[in-house]
Amino acid sequence: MKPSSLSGLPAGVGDALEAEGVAELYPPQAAAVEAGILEGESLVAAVPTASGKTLIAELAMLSAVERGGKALYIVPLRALASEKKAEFERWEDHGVTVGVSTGNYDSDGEWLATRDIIVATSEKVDSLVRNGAPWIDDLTCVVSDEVHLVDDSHRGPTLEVTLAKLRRVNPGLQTVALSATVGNADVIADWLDAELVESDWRPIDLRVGVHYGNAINFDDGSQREVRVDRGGDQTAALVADALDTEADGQGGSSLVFVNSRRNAESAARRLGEVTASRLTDDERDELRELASELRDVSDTETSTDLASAVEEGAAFHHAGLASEHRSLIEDAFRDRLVKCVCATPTLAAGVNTPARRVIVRDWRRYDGDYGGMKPLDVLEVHQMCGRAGRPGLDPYGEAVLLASSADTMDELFDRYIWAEAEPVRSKLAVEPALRTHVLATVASGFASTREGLLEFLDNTLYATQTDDAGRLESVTDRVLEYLEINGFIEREWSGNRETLTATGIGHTVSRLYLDPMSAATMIDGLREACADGGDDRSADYAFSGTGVEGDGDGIETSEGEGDDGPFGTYSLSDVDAGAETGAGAGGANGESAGEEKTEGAARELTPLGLYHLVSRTPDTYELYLKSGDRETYEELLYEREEELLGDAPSAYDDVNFEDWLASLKTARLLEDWASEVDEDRITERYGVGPGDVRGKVETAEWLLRAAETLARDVEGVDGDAVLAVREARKRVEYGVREELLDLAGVRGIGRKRARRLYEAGIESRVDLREAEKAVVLGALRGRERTAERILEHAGREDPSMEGVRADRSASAAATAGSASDEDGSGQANLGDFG
DNA sequence: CCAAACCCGAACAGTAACTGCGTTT
DNA sequence: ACTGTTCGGGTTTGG
Repeated sequence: MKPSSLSGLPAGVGDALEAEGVAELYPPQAAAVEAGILEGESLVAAVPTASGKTLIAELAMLSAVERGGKALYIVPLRALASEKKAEFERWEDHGVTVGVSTGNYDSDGEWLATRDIIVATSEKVDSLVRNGAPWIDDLTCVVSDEVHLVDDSHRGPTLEVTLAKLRRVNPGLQTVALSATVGNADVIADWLDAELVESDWRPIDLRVGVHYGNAINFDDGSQREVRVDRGGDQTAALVADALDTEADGQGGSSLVFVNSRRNAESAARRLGEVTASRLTDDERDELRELASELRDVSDTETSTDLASAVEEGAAFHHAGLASEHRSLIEDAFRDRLVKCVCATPTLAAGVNTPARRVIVRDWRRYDGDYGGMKPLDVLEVHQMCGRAGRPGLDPYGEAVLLASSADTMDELFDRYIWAEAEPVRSKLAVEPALRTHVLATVASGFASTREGLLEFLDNTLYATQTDDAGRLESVTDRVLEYLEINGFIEREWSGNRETLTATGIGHTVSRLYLDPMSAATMIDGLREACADGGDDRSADYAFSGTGVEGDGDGIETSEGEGDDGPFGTYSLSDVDAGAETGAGAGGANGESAGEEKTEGAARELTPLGLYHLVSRTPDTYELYLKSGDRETYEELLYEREEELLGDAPSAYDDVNFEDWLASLKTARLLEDWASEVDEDRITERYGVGPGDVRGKVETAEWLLRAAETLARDVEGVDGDAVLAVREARKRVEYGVREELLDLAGVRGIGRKRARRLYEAGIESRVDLREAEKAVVLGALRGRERTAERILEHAGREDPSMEGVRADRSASAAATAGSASDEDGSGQANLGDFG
């Protein structure tokens, strides 16, 4: 079937596809066309990765647009949203417009209603439905990418409910679901009233095998000798073998999947020995350049470790990396500059990074709930293997699992290679999932009675899969009760019908996309802070029945001395001291503006208290306590318990107390960030990567913004509290102390530059507009372009830096002894102005 | 002859990943 | 389960 022979597509699309090299549709694509996707038929396509799924979706969407409709493409990851958008934008030449919407990025100002194709994450779509985006009604085609993720216990229910809602709003909606090959694609097709196209066909051959001894044993019975030196390592031998085997004129790169971040890093370091010896001089130069870019991304150990691995031609990839790190690595790997990437599952399902050879080194991963090392799901291993083989570049792809014994080899064949992926099973019928979706369903008017709600839920995959309808009902009842008690919904009997309505707050919570439990936690905390009677706060904070309460009065004693131990030379009081002297030098009263703002409240609402509050909601992913942390944070808890909101659990209530401390740990990470503690210090102190810090900050930002809205809407929370929340939010957002908030709000000024400007006597936007340019330039390390941009953003009439000579004296004081920090990368340390 | 450097094995600790908001001050 | 790190004891090495 030739693309140009297809009817129903916008003019020129068929020819354009052929010009791209699509001479003939792949069999699954042809099957999809036969199933009627060009005429608006719904379809489930369960086919391997990289077998042309996206084109199936494109054909459906483009024909829908040609008929005057509008299409939505739902992706599981934000990174995929931008990737898909870029891909679809090639149709703009044919008059098809594309937009994206994710949590952190909306299409450039252009209102989505005017776009023909919209790409969004499932959560974003859910949120758009809740907020009543007008164009939702106009949709005629929806594509759900990686639909097998409905199986995911956290995010699956959202996808499931969202698809059900979209189909409910628009009964004629064409639904195209793209899935990996799973055990029960037919069930998904049933649920979506769709045709099913199922196939194992792949455009490039994929050979899967197990390496054991000195050879890979492939699934087709063939073998390939790959010798491992005595005491040598299988992975290294396989990576070397791939590199030494020229196919298309080059050796092949490898993607190695391992089960922990640490393993990824150490494997990359080791494999660097293999790749380094096979680099050309040009590659070495380019890699050095890439390494220096990587180092500039963030001033952390992770960053330098990554850079040094990359210099050898190997890299690691995991969620602890900053997103800039990740995309640099992904791009360089695609360009074949980086020869080998050692990754955690981030890369298995994420953006498209194929390799000639995939090595699944670890097939078990630690799982606390499971109580040890749990074998990976078949589906997950298949997804990893599916990354092997780059269409158009590699003649074939190879996926290799590693075995150290003949028994293991047999097990791997049985467990993964011959095995079919697990069936997809809905995870909807659990309280956390239903809590949020029941509220949203009621709030956005999809149901107004208990029966209506159950009827709506009957359209979900769960309902078509379960034979225990009572379970969904009983969980729903529990959830309704919870929502009523917390004031998010009202239940009223009129005659024999019970009506459900969302309260004002209920609506707000639904629109803010909060888990109702998070909202309840935040509301309680804020109310408590504002409640009359700050005096009996000790009552709230007594560690009820633990025997600890007696210490309540003497806790202050630990202040000042407690900081030294766990963190070596550094302590929070050091930061305070540093920043205060800093503020003093700047000639400002660096103290207590925060206190003034909150003095009307019944009790002081401090950033730490608020960070702790949002950190213990179910919407924040927990930071785990490591050994020794328990003592550290117990001590911190005693020192600062007056700042914390809500009732601390008893120290004998092990689980809850640990959670409380873990949230405190997260809270202090945020406080450190908002106090200008260096990124590398934070990563070191909390044992996380730069990517984790960014993630925590982002979450806190979002939740505090939501808290601010709640604080305004809810009874019993006063205006001072709103201000305190806002300030705490802005401080994490910019990562600065209070006195820098004004400066850091200017585009182009981050936490480091703000501090330097401040130390140079430029303390506000107004100062920026009026200060001597020489001083500004000096504070910005003589970077003229940067200085001009900043002045422009600050609204200065004449931002030009032409002919201005930097006044170094201004910044000299602030940067004493760090002459080497002239690279403009903005890596000032707190220590620099101590 | 003694102390510092070095080496080895045992004991121990730690363990993947993802998305969510709203325009006002 | 597995790996990387730490720690302690014993050995080697250098002055």
